[in-house]
Amino acid sequence: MHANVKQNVIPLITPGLKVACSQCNLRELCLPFGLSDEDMGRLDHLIGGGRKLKRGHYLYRAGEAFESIFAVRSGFFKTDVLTEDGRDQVTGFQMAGEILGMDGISTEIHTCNAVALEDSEVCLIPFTELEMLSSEIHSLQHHLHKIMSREIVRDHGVMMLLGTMRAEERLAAFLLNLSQRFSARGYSPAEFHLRMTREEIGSYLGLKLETVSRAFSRFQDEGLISVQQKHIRIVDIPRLKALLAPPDGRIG
Amino acid sequence: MHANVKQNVIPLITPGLKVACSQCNLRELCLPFGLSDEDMGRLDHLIGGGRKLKRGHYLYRAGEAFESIFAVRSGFFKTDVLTEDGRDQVTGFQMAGEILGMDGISTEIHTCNAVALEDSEVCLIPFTELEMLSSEIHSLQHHLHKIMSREIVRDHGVMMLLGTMRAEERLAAFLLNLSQRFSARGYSPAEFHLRMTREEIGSYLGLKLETVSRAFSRFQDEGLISVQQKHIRIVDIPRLKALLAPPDGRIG
DNA sequence: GGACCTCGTTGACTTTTATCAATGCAAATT
DNA sequence: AATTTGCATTGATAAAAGTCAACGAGGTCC
Repeated sequence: MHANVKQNVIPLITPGLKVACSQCNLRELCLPFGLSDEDMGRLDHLIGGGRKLKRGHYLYRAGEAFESIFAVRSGFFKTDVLTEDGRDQVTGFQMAGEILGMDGISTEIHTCNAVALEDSEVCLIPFTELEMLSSEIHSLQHHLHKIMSREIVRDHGVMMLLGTMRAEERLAAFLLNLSQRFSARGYSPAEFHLRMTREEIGSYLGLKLETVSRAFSRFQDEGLISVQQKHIRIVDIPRLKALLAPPDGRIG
Repeated sequence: MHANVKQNVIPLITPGLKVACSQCNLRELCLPFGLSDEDMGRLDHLIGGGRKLKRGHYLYRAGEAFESIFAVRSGFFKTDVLTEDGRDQVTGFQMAGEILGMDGISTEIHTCNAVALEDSEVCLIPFTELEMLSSEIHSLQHHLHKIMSREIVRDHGVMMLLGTMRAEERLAAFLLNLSQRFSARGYSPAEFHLRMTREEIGSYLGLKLETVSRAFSRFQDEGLISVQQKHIRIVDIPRLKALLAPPDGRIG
């Protein structure tokens, strides 16, 4: 699908792949948010070009040395954590403008895997250089902190989902979240293509793939959505949202 | 409904509680980790003193303006997220040396509540000043990033727990985590006092309080631990750890 | 010292989700 | 066009956790 890179931009450093932040249509969502033109130029200068990944390829793996964070330019990723004892938890799905790799800052070693779920491109942001620049550009430093904090808040939301919701509520929340994020990127909030399998959805939501499949079917039977394999159309957003309010909506 | 925490709103601000980082026995666990004496002095200078909280009092609440992060000097906290529709998820328990409040950086508004589960003390670290200082002291900046990243990694661990573990596995992981953290602070890894109720443990682990209670009882019956209300003694750490490896330990 | 009150434990029963197994569907390969 | 392969759906059944309810233990307040 699209978000094709404009061809008329003057690539400053890496011919072909690199696109300046100032020319990027994701800049409002991404790291350069709020920077002056001049500061954006300095950020451009440290970004180590781009990298293309075919579907199924790893952007990084747990255990690898951490050097950079990554901004998704196009495509779709999942991150997952795998333990020695064979547990596998998808911790997130990332789309254009979102930042990947911050798990590695803590120990300088990545703690999860990041896999492209479709052909994708990322910008490579060397972290040491980013820290150096952010100590000179206050708004960059602050925005980096906001992005990390946002990730913490997002994780709390997932904990809420996993800790308090039932299967159908989880799936409704998941669909609404995707819908909202697609919408923020200029795509239809009502109709989209899932890049992940039922098993990956299940792993993310703490459910088995059969449970995910059944919940999809029930939503369809009730006229909330229309499902055809990976193609989803949300028919009744309000009623889907209503699913999230538990039967007894009392407040303490 | 949920045990209402005491209604007292404004925590006492106690000036004069201040203890220099350089004199603090938590400095190896806390923000000043790795700083030179001189830099630690500069950090001391911005830390806005301490604050004492009685058990049940809020350190901050969701919706309040974010100004500072907090380092736990002594005592024990929980953080939880409460949604309009009445869901309540405990997102963490914090003890000495741990940092609270990073959820607020993202939007400048706190997104969760932090409550003292016993009489506690925190150091107040004004965030804007911390950013300013950290742009001058590279190791402080880097360590702040590490702390935030560590929080992200910790949250991934909780997601793994909630998404892939059964009730007894969750409780075993919880006890082992507490044990390890008490141990790191010089307390017994085998014997400790739970500061939180069964309901709070359940909320954190995505279980009902009865399930938590039953799992405790079963652990006791099997000679893994000894429970007496909030007093826990871990009798057989290896066997408790073994509970975490699932029956079928295959690797993909 | 007794009357609360909160918290914890336990039992009986229900609901939800997982598991196992068969079948279907659709894109990729030959 | 036929076959393979991976993914998705559906049904029957089992297991896990939740719900409802009663009771008990410990601490706190008069």
